[in-house]
Amino acid sequence: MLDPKLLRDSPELVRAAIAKKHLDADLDAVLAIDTAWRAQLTEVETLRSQQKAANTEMAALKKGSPEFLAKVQEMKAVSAAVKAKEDGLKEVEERWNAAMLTMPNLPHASVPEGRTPDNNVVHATFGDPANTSPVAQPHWEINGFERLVDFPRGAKVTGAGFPFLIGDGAKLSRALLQFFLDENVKAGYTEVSPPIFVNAASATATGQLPDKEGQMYETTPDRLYAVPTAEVPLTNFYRNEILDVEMLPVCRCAHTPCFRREAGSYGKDVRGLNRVHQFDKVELLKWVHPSSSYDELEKLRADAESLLQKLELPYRVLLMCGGDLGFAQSKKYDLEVWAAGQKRWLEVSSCSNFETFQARRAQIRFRNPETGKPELVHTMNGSGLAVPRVFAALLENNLQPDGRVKLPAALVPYFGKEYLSFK
RNA sequence: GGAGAGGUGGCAGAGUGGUCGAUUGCGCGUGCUUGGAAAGCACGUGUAGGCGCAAGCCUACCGGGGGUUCGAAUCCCCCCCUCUCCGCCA
Repeated sequence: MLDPKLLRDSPELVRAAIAKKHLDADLDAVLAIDTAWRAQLTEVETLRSQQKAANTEMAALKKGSPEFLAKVQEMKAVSAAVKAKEDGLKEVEERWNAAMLTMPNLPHASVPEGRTPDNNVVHATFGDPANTSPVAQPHWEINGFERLVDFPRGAKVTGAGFPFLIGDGAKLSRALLQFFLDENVKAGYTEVSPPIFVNAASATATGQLPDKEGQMYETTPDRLYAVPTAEVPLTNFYRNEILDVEMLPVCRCAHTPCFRREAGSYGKDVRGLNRVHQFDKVELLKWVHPSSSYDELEKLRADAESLLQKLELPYRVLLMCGGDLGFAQSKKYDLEVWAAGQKRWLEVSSCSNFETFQARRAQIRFRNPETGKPELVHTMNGSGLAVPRVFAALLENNLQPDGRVKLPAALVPYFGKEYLSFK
């Protein structure tokens, strides 16, 4: 959600943002609704004011006196008018809200121009894709893969895209999670184990509702949503709260399974572990003071990157262009790991600054010590990291001629042995 | 799941239809007092929205939503949450 005042005072900034993100939002329609809403609000408030004045007057009158009864009659008309106008106002307010939700967040000045993913800027590349396994294969074709990751059984038990992890597969997943969490805690994030179902209010605050409803699994009869990312419960932790400025920045990390319906995405890009309906992920999240927001984003990205570095996986950092930025983000980096068997980059982390966009919806503020007034915090998050694609990259990049997978030194203490076996 | 009791400002806690955005106490802030402090005294102390150059004015908010009424913190309905007891249970 954008600041309504920004819309009124600087519509040109919003217009530029819409253009830079290559969106279709109709700013003029929103401005028209805003004007109408304010006009209606004034009308209702004037009537309410009359009611309150009459109320004070009537309190002083003797109940049942002719003056009193006359006033009652008089105010009946006002009461009816208030009801009618309030109904109208409520209707306009709903349209106003819906309209405001179509206004995207402003991209940061450092976001490059561009319409499609091809226009994303390669910000940095680490490691050498050429320096990976000479016998690399797509992970789903590796001999014995199905003994570690069982898709058919998962499909039988639950549905497509819900694989079982077995033996060294389950163990590698657990080792990665543990490694990620430990490293993140060392980097200063407090570990949190959040609920993995959230209510509609939480899903709305972080932007999954109303428009991305179909991407979440919803439970009946309680209408709870399985989290698509730990970002949702984590961000909502402080919903409707005013934080002490001394607390900032608050840095947290959490492991949750993530559930995504991903309706309609099929094809070669989603083979194997590339895209599944349930996967494990560790999320990094910060609530920060607006003044340090972009420094904190760089740190968050560096923290996520250090995980890939310790796993000795080649990766690149993309700075997303305006058109590929996303509706709610001000700036976003994607980390993509090299998968030597598929010969392609796989996104394993997306580090975004939302500035006040989420904080306004979720009403997360801090008290400015200078003014004593509450102000919105900035929120940002990034994966640190998503497990299945890192899992896939490890299998593909580190495949040995003997059919085993050599694990990076940093992971050995967690995995308990140097080689993963498909037996 | 069943029965009962509750949910009011930072906290405690009044308020059962009108002058209540809300008594009071604590806390907090400013000032007076003091050698300094405490105590005492005085004043102040929520959030959001609209209008206005501003000073300021207006409106809303007593867990959430609806209703009754000229008028709702107060009455009615639905929902959520907390506590106590019972049941069930890892």
